[in-house]
Amino acid sequence: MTARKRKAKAARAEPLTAPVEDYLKAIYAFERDSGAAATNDIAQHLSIAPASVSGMVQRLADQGLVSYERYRGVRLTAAGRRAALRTIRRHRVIEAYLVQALGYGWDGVHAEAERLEHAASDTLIDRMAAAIGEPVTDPHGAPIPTRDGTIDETPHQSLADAAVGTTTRVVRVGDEDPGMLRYLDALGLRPGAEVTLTQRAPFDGPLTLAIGSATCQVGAALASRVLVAAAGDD
Amino acid sequence: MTARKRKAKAARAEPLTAPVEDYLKAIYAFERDSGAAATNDIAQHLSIAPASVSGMVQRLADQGLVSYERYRGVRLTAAGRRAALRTIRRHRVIEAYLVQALGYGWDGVHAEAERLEHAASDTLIDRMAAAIGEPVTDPHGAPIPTRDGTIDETPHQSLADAAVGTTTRVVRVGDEDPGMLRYLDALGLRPGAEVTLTQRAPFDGPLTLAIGSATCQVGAALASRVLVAAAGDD
DNA sequence: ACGAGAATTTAGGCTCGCCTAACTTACTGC
DNA sequence: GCAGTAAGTTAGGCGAGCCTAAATTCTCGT
Ligand SMILES: [Mn+2]
Ligand SMILES: [Mn+2]
Ligand SMILES: [Mn+2]
Ligand SMILES: [Mn+2]
Repeated sequence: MTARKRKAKAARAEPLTAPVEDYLKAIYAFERDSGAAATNDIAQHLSIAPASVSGMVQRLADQGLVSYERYRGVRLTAAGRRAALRTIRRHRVIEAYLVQALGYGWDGVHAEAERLEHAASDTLIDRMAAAIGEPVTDPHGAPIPTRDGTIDETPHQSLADAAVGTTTRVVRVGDEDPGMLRYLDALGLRPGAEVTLTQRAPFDGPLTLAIGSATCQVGAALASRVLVAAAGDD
Repeated sequence: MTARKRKAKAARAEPLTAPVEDYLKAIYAFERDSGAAATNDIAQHLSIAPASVSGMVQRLADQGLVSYERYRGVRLTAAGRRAALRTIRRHRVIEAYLVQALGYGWDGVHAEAERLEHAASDTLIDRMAAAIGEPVTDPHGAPIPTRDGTIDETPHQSLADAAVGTTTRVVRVGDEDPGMLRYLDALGLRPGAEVTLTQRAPFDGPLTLAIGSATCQVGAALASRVLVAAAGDD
């Protein structure tokens, strides 16, 4: 019987550490599309050992940022969600600013934002956002939460799941792998682009796409990282 | 007899931590104008207990960033100086960028830069510098080291030491106290401004200054934070 | 030359975040 | 229902940076 009673929900005023902010972002994302964040998923996403995640998750629970039931995964509390969205806003505003104001390519901003998101003040984020006209999405098409933590989380279909013969519009792409981003850019698979899925090989085989006047084939793994909406949608 | 033999000068490739970078900056400044950095000075500058400085300084020595003789103060090695100047460049480029590109006041940039200097990549710093025309000084008049670590360290006279009756040009002001910066700004004591010292009260009393058509009195402590050059100098 | 007081270091402890190894719980297929 | 496996947790440790209290060493003034 180790420390069993925790003093959960202590009133936090101190700023969160960078690791804590990164955990909250990861938990937010897994919870959004799996209902709860699994220890192993978090570990893999952050490139740390699962045991380390167990430890951190308990500390997050002590701080009232997360609700946690042993072996059952973890969910953000209201405070945790607020903190996660704040960090996500920072990350995406920074990405957008680097591209629009400083000439970064969309493949180079993620790593930079991953560090700056923990160091920038709210004032700086607001000034960056204002300087580029209050962007609504980041360079990869991800929605930017508002200052007060509102975010448009409409789920999107992946290009991998589109029906053969349909034309869709790219809404958003994965932003973590710079090599993939360069490749997507070369193919013209950018947010806003119209893509027609002309063919799908069986057994998770490659998809044949028509983008503008060009044609290409991509693997199912790549296609799953491209989110699309019906071509006519706003 | 604790760990006496240290493995000094291990080849460092890993990035330095934020605390380490802040120590190196502080040591650089004290060494520049006192020959060596004293434990207590570093401690006070960083708002840390002197004992903590002793510990860190030994770690810095182990990393080959500093040469250290017990009870005798600390000096930067070539590697340490390189790292310090890199951080100083980052700090000052960031300050200049925030003022010139994002509309910050000169009293608000120091705290922001103090954090961002540890998170920004070299690429970001270069892009910022390019975006505002490769500035040579920061908003407080401090010289910005070049990419390759060259810096103009010409020592300047303080306004507190100027001769009565002389007219001087403000070169640089202290940048850490936002309140002082707002006051200096109100007085017109900005880099580039011409100031005539018209009177000095005895016993470290207030100085009477003429700035443009205005006149004011300032304490010796404030005047010592304002560095000046002969009015005609480049 | 020497003792007081200032400066510095050492000793011992703490938290955070990470690790590996070993154990426990949950899930799955039969 | 039950064993085997995957997922998760606990145990025990480590380094970085910080702290306070207790030495130690240096510096000065006389
Ligand atoms: Mn991050
Ligand atoms: Mn992004
Ligand atoms: Mn700093
Ligand atoms: Mn400055």
